[in-house]
Amino acid sequence: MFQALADPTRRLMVERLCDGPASVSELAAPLAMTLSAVVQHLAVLEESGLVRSQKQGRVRTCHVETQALRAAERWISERRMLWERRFDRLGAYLAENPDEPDDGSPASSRGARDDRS
Amino acid sequence: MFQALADPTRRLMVERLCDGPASVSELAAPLAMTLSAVVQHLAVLEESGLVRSQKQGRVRTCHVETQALRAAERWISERRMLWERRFDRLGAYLAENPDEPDDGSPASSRGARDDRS
DNA sequence: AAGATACTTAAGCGTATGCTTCACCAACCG
DNA sequence: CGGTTGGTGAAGCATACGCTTAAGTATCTT
Repeated sequence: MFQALADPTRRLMVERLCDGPASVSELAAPLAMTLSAVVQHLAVLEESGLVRSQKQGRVRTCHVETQALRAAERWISERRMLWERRFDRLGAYLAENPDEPDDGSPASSRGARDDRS
Repeated sequence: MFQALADPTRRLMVERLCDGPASVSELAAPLAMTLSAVVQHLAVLEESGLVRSQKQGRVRTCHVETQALRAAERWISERRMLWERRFDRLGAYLAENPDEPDDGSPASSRGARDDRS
């Protein structure tokens, strides 16, 4: 799922499909690569469940599957909220208790700090 | 960003960090791989902006950065909503107008359909 | 029936990824 | 002081990934 969204081309394809269903060649048109490559990307998207397609005659029509998007969204939002909740508790704690660490890591003062953005 | 979340190990690390900050070796402990490998994963996470860390003495402490998580979440939820809105409009249209296609693809009947889940 | 269209499938290729090992440095601890 | 702990950096290696070319196969179109 995240694997599928990791590639910029695939993300473009998903964006395109969010504006409405499209055939494989429609999907390929704006992309600077072979139809073959696009089909391969499509396969990844389908395996991940993000996209579905059905063929009618000789044209395959694709559309996004919200279920999968929702799943990814949920994973992220759960982690985020978990952390933010923790962060808020720490804030409240520090507001009431004007010194000393809680349990995790951020100790107090001395020592060469080597931050990495 | 999605690239960073694409790897299961990295996702585990993020999950771990959502329960609170951790040192590199704490992060590495539950993982069946070298410290070196973990550090490399950590580098990816930091480049993506998902994680930050600072070193104090000889131990580097890491924590998640909600900004980045929020960004990913937004991308997904925007696409999803875009599509769902479209889907709803189509539903409403079909409900009122009991036949014929709109603009996109899903034509009506005949033809061998070859669905791919 | 003869094209043209819309994919499909398989093979191959260069680069990126995920990992390991090995050498090394800077705290910290007894 | 010497040893351990916690981490860093550079090679090296196997596999996965993204892409291309090339050779089909159905399905329209004329």
